Amino acid sequence: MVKVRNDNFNIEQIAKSGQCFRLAPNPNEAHTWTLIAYDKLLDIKQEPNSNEVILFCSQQEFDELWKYYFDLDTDYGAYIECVPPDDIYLTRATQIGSGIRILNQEPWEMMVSFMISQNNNIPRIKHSIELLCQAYGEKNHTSDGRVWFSFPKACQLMEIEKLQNMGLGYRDKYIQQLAESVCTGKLNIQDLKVMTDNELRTALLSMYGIGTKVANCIMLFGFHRIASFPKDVWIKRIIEQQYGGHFSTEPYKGFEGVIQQYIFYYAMNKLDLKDKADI
DNA sequence: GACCAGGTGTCCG
DNA sequence: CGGACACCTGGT
Repeated sequence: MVKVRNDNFNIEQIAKSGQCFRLAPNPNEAHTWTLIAYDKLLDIKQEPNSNEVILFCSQQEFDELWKYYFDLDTDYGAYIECVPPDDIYLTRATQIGSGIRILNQEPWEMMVSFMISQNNNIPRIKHSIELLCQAYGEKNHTSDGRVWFSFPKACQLMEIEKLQNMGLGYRDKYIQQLAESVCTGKLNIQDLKVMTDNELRTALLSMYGIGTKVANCIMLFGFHRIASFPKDVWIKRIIEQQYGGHFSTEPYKGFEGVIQQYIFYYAMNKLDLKDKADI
Protein backbone atom coordinates (compact mmCIF):
# COMPACT_ATOMS: atom_id res chain seq x y z
CA MET A 1 0.00 0.00 0.00
CA VAL A 2 1.35 3.39 -1.02
CA LYS A 3 0.02 6.75 0.11
CA VAL A 4 0.40 9.77 -2.11
CA ARG A 5 -0.27 13.32 -1.02
CA ASN A 6 -0.75 15.78 -3.83
CA ASP A 7 -3.06 18.79 -4.10
CA ASN A 8 -3.51 18.12 -7.81
CA PHE A 9 -4.45 14.46 -7.71
CA ASN A 10 -8.11 13.47 -7.66
CA ILE A 11 -9.13 10.03 -8.85
CA GLU A 12 -12.79 10.84 -9.38
CA GLN A 13 -11.95 13.86 -11.51
CA ILE A 14 -9.50 11.85 -13.59
CA ALA A 15 -12.10 9.10 -14.03
CA LYS A 16 -14.65 11.64 -15.28
CA SER A 17 -12.27 13.59 -17.48
CA GLY A 18 -12.89 11.44 -20.57
CA GLN A 19 -9.28 10.34 -21.02
CA CYS A 20 -9.59 6.81 -19.64
CA PHE A 21 -12.27 4.15 -19.90
CA ARG A 22 -11.20 1.45 -17.42
CA LEU A 23 -11.12 3.41 -14.18
CA ALA A 24 -14.40 2.89 -12.37
CA PRO A 25 -15.83 3.33 -8.87
CA ASN A 26 -15.94 0.13 -6.85
CA PRO A 27 -19.66 -0.61 -6.29
CA ASN A 28 -19.00 -2.50 -3.05
CA GLU A 29 -16.89 0.00 -1.19
CA ALA A 30 -17.34 3.75 -0.99
CA HIS A 31 -14.57 6.06 -2.16
CA THR A 32 -12.65 3.24 -3.79
CA TRP A 33 -11.84 2.82 -7.45
CA THR A 34 -10.57 0.04 -9.63
CA LEU A 35 -8.18 0.69 -12.49
CA ILE A 36 -7.08 -1.79 -15.12
CA ALA A 37 -4.02 -0.84 -17.16
CA TYR A 38 -0.74 -2.39 -18.30
CA ASP A 39 -2.13 -5.90 -17.62
CA LYS A 40 -2.58 -5.00 -13.97
CA LEU A 41 -5.48 -4.21 -11.67
CA LEU A 42 -5.02 -1.46 -9.12
CA ASP A 43 -7.38 -0.66 -6.25
CA ILE A 44 -7.40 2.97 -5.22
CA LYS A 45 -8.96 4.80 -2.29
CA GLN A 46 -9.53 8.51 -1.85
CA GLU A 47 -11.92 10.18 0.57
CA PRO A 48 -13.92 13.09 -0.82
CA ASN A 49 -12.02 16.39 -0.73
CA SER A 50 -8.87 14.65 0.46
CA ASN A 51 -5.51 15.23 -1.17
CA GLU A 52 -4.38 11.78 -0.07
CA VAL A 53 -4.63 8.90 -2.48
CA ILE A 54 -4.06 5.34 -1.33
CA LEU A 55 -2.82 2.91 -3.94
CA PHE A 56 -3.10 -0.76 -3.04
CA CYS A 57 0.15 -1.97 -4.53
CA SER A 58 3.73 -2.56 -3.46
CA GLN A 59 6.21 0.27 -3.23
CA GLN A 60 8.13 -1.37 -6.05
CA GLU A 61 5.12 -1.51 -8.37
CA PHE A 62 4.41 2.12 -7.57
CA ASP A 63 7.96 3.18 -8.36
CA GLU A 64 8.08 1.16 -11.56
CA LEU A 65 4.65 1.85 -12.97
CA TRP A 66 1.97 3.84 -11.19
CA LYS A 67 4.10 6.86 -10.41
CA TYR A 68 4.71 7.14 -14.13
CA TYR A 69 1.12 6.24 -15.02
CA PHE A 70 -0.29 9.07 -12.91
CA ASP A 71 2.46 11.45 -14.05
CA LEU A 72 3.30 12.20 -10.44
CA ASP A 73 6.59 13.95 -11.15
CA THR A 74 4.80 16.75 -12.96
CA ASP A 75 3.58 19.86 -11.16
CA TYR A 76 0.03 20.49 -12.38
CA GLY A 77 -0.31 23.46 -10.08
CA ALA A 78 2.22 25.22 -12.28
CA TYR A 79 -0.04 24.72 -15.31
CA ILE A 80 -3.03 26.10 -13.44
CA GLU A 81 -1.07 29.16 -12.40
CA CYS A 82 -0.65 30.07 -16.07
CA VAL A 83 -4.37 30.77 -16.40
CA PRO A 84 -4.89 34.56 -16.44
CA PRO A 85 -7.24 35.68 -13.63
CA ASP A 86 -9.35 37.60 -16.12
CA ASP A 87 -10.26 34.33 -17.82
CA ILE A 88 -13.19 33.67 -15.53
CA TYR A 89 -14.32 30.49 -17.23
CA LEU A 90 -10.95 28.74 -17.21
CA THR A 91 -10.15 29.97 -13.71
CA ARG A 92 -13.33 28.29 -12.51
CA ALA A 93 -12.63 25.20 -14.59
CA THR A 94 -9.19 24.76 -13.03
CA GLN A 95 -10.65 25.19 -9.54
CA ILE A 96 -13.32 22.58 -10.21
CA GLY A 97 -10.92 20.17 -11.90
CA SER A 98 -7.75 20.90 -9.97
CA GLY A 99 -7.09 17.19 -9.43
CA ILE A 100 -6.96 16.27 -13.10
CA ARG A 101 -3.73 14.85 -14.52
CA ILE A 102 -2.85 13.50 -17.96
CA LEU A 103 -2.25 9.79 -17.54
CA ASN A 104 0.51 7.84 -19.26
CA GLN A 105 -1.67 5.19 -20.85
CA GLU A 106 -0.74 2.49 -23.32
CA PRO A 107 -0.57 3.69 -26.94
CA TRP A 108 -2.15 0.59 -28.46
CA GLU A 109 -5.08 0.64 -26.03
CA MET A 110 -5.62 4.34 -26.61
CA MET A 111 -5.55 3.95 -30.38
CA VAL A 112 -8.31 1.38 -30.21
CA SER A 113 -10.26 3.21 -27.51
CA PHE A 114 -10.33 6.54 -29.32
CA MET A 115 -11.18 4.89 -32.62
CA ILE A 116 -14.22 3.52 -30.80
CA SER A 117 -14.91 6.98 -29.36
CA GLN A 118 -15.67 8.59 -32.69
CA ASN A 119 -19.30 9.51 -33.16
CA ASN A 120 -19.98 7.76 -29.87
CA ASN A 121 -20.69 8.49 -26.20
CA ILE A 122 -18.77 7.49 -23.10
CA PRO A 123 -21.07 4.75 -21.71
CA ARG A 124 -21.13 3.07 -25.09
CA ILE A 125 -17.37 3.40 -25.53
CA LYS A 126 -16.82 1.76 -22.14
CA HIS A 127 -19.28 -0.98 -22.95
CA SER A 128 -17.58 -1.87 -26.23
CA ILE A 129 -14.15 -1.88 -24.58
CA GLU A 130 -15.35 -4.18 -21.78
CA LEU A 131 -16.89 -6.57 -24.32
CA LEU A 132 -13.61 -6.69 -26.21
CA CYS A 133 -11.66 -7.31 -23.01
CA GLN A 134 -14.01 -10.05 -21.85
CA ALA A 135 -13.91 -11.75 -25.22
CA TYR A 136 -10.23 -11.44 -26.09
CA GLY A 137 -8.33 -10.16 -23.06
CA GLU A 138 -6.55 -12.36 -20.59
CA LYS A 139 -8.63 -13.54 -17.65
CA ASN A 140 -7.25 -12.77 -14.20
CA HIS A 141 -8.33 -13.06 -10.58
CA THR A 142 -7.64 -10.78 -7.65
CA SER A 143 -6.66 -12.27 -4.30
CA ASP A 144 -10.19 -11.60 -3.03
CA GLY A 145 -11.78 -13.44 -5.93
CA ARG A 146 -12.76 -10.74 -8.40
CA VAL A 147 -12.42 -11.59 -12.08
CA TRP A 148 -10.95 -9.09 -14.49
CA PHE A 149 -9.69 -8.99 -18.05
CA SER A 150 -6.66 -7.31 -19.55
CA PHE A 151 -6.91 -5.28 -22.73
CA PRO A 152 -6.59 -7.53 -25.80
CA LYS A 153 -3.36 -7.61 -27.80
CA ALA A 154 -3.36 -6.49 -31.44
CA CYS A 155 -3.16 -10.01 -32.83
CA GLN A 156 -6.37 -10.88 -31.01
CA LEU A 157 -8.37 -8.25 -32.89
CA MET A 158 -7.27 -8.65 -36.48
CA GLU A 159 -10.16 -10.80 -37.70
CA ILE A 160 -13.28 -8.84 -38.54
CA GLU A 161 -15.61 -11.66 -37.43
CA LYS A 162 -14.22 -11.41 -33.91
CA LEU A 163 -15.23 -7.76 -33.79
CA GLN A 164 -18.92 -8.42 -34.40
CA ASN A 165 -21.38 -8.11 -31.49
CA MET A 166 -19.07 -5.74 -29.63
CA GLY A 167 -21.31 -2.74 -30.24
CA LEU A 168 -18.66 -1.22 -32.46
CA GLY A 169 -20.92 -0.56 -35.44
CA TYR A 170 -19.07 0.60 -38.54
CA ARG A 171 -15.89 1.16 -36.50
CA ASP A 172 -15.13 -2.57 -36.55
CA LYS A 173 -13.30 -2.32 -39.86
CA TYR A 174 -11.11 0.50 -38.59
CA ILE A 175 -10.02 -1.55 -35.60
CA GLN A 176 -9.51 -4.65 -37.71
CA GLN A 177 -7.15 -2.80 -40.01
CA LEU A 178 -5.24 -1.16 -37.17
CA ALA A 179 -4.90 -4.48 -35.34
CA GLU A 180 -3.62 -6.15 -38.49
CA SER A 181 -1.04 -3.42 -39.06
CA VAL A 182 0.23 -3.67 -35.50
CA CYS A 183 0.16 -7.48 -35.32
CA THR A 184 2.02 -7.97 -38.59
CA GLY A 185 4.57 -5.35 -37.66
CA LYS A 186 3.63 -3.08 -40.57
CA LEU A 187 3.00 -0.48 -37.92
CA ASN A 188 5.53 -0.31 -35.10
CA ILE A 189 4.32 1.58 -32.05
CA GLN A 190 7.89 1.97 -30.79
CA ASP A 191 8.63 3.96 -33.94
CA LEU A 192 5.69 6.25 -33.24
CA LYS A 193 6.96 6.96 -29.73
CA VAL A 194 10.14 8.62 -30.94
CA MET A 195 8.49 10.80 -33.60
CA THR A 196 8.04 14.53 -33.27
CA ASP A 197 4.49 15.71 -32.63
CA ASN A 198 3.98 16.64 -36.28
CA GLU A 199 5.40 13.38 -37.57
CA LEU A 200 3.20 11.44 -35.17
CA ARG A 201 0.08 13.38 -36.15
CA THR A 202 0.77 12.75 -39.84
CA ALA A 203 1.34 9.06 -39.19
CA LEU A 204 -1.90 8.74 -37.22
CA LEU A 205 -3.92 10.68 -39.80
CA SER A 206 -2.75 8.32 -42.51
CA MET A 207 -4.49 5.42 -40.76
CA TYR A 208 -7.96 4.31 -41.79
CA GLY A 209 -10.55 5.58 -39.32
CA ILE A 210 -8.37 8.21 -37.66
CA GLY A 211 -9.23 11.84 -38.36
CA THR A 212 -8.09 15.07 -36.73
CA LYS A 213 -9.93 14.73 -33.44
CA VAL A 214 -9.08 11.10 -32.78
CA ALA A 215 -5.45 11.67 -33.81
CA ASN A 216 -5.16 14.47 -31.28
CA CYS A 217 -6.75 12.36 -28.54
CA ILE A 218 -4.39 9.47 -29.25
CA MET A 219 -1.45 11.88 -29.16
CA LEU A 220 -2.52 13.42 -25.87
CA PHE A 221 -3.68 10.33 -24.01
CA GLY A 222 -1.68 7.54 -25.68
CA PHE A 223 1.63 9.25 -26.33
CA HIS A 224 1.49 11.93 -23.66
CA ARG A 225 1.93 14.73 -26.20
CA ILE A 226 0.48 17.37 -23.94
CA ALA A 227 0.74 20.11 -26.56
CA SER A 228 -2.01 18.34 -28.50
CA PHE A 229 -5.39 20.05 -28.15
CA PRO A 230 -8.29 17.85 -29.28
CA LYS A 231 -11.41 19.79 -30.23
CA ASP A 232 -14.56 17.75 -29.83
CA VAL A 233 -18.08 19.12 -29.90
CA TRP A 234 -17.93 19.99 -26.20
CA ILE A 235 -14.80 22.07 -26.60
CA LYS A 236 -16.17 23.72 -29.75
CA ARG A 237 -19.37 24.57 -27.90
CA ILE A 238 -17.46 26.19 -25.05
CA ILE A 239 -15.22 28.15 -27.41
CA GLU A 240 -18.35 29.34 -29.16
CA GLN A 241 -20.33 30.19 -26.03
CA GLN A 242 -17.59 31.44 -23.69
CA TYR A 243 -14.88 32.77 -25.98
CA GLY A 244 -16.84 34.28 -28.88
CA GLY A 245 -15.64 31.58 -31.26
CA HIS A 246 -11.93 32.11 -30.72
CA PHE A 247 -9.86 30.59 -27.93
CA SER A 248 -6.18 31.53 -27.78
CA THR A 249 -3.86 28.80 -26.55
CA GLU A 250 -1.00 31.31 -26.51
CA PRO A 251 -0.56 31.37 -22.69
CA TYR A 252 -0.37 27.57 -22.68
CA LYS A 253 2.36 26.83 -25.21
CA GLY A 254 3.56 23.27 -24.82
CA PHE A 255 0.76 22.08 -22.54
CA GLU A 256 -2.39 23.03 -24.44
CA GLY A 257 -3.77 19.54 -23.90
CA VAL A 258 -3.76 19.94 -20.12
CA ILE A 259 -5.89 23.06 -20.49
CA GLN A 260 -8.21 21.19 -22.83
CA GLN A 261 -8.82 18.67 -20.06
CA TYR A 262 -9.90 21.31 -17.56
CA ILE A 263 -12.33 22.77 -20.08
CA PHE A 264 -13.67 19.37 -21.07
CA TYR A 265 -14.17 18.18 -17.50
CA TYR A 266 -15.91 21.38 -16.47
CA ALA A 267 -18.15 21.48 -19.53
CA MET A 268 -18.95 17.79 -19.66
CA ASN A 269 -19.83 17.35 -16.00
CA LYS A 270 -21.83 20.61 -15.82
CA LEU A 271 -20.54 21.03 -12.31
CA ASP A 272 -21.89 24.47 -11.55
CA LEU A 273 -25.42 23.30 -12.28
CA LYS A 274 -24.89 20.29 -10.06
CA ASP A 275 -23.60 22.52 -7.25
CA LYS A 276 -26.77 24.58 -7.45
CA ALA A 277 -28.97 21.49 -7.47
CA ASP A 278 -27.32 20.26 -4.29
CA ILE A 279 -28.19 23.38 -2.33
C1' DG B 1 -41.39 4.73 -34.90
C1' DA B 2 -39.00 8.95 -35.85
C1' DC B 3 -35.31 11.43 -34.45
C1' DC B 4 -30.90 12.55 -32.44
C1' DA B 5 -25.69 12.67 -30.98
C1' DG B 6 -21.10 12.05 -32.39
C1' DG B 7 -16.19 11.97 -35.87
C1' DT B 8 -14.55 10.19 -40.19
C1' DG B 9 -14.69 8.59 -45.04
C1' DT B 10 -16.25 9.69 -49.33
C1' DC B 11 -17.92 12.26 -52.93
C1' DC B 12 -18.69 16.61 -55.21
C1' DG B 13 -17.83 21.30 -56.43
C1' DC C 1 -9.46 23.25 -49.63
C1' DG C 2 -15.07 23.24 -47.71
C1' DG C 3 -19.77 21.31 -47.59
C1' DA C 4 -23.07 17.53 -47.70
C1' DC C 5 -24.10 13.14 -46.49
C1' DA C 6 -23.79 8.14 -44.93
C1' DC C 7 -22.33 5.29 -41.42
C1' DC C 8 -24.05 2.06 -36.33
C1' DT C 9 -25.88 2.05 -32.06
C1' DG C 10 -28.31 3.29 -27.98
C1' DG C 11 -30.81 6.81 -26.12
C1' DT C 12 -35.19 9.86 -26.06
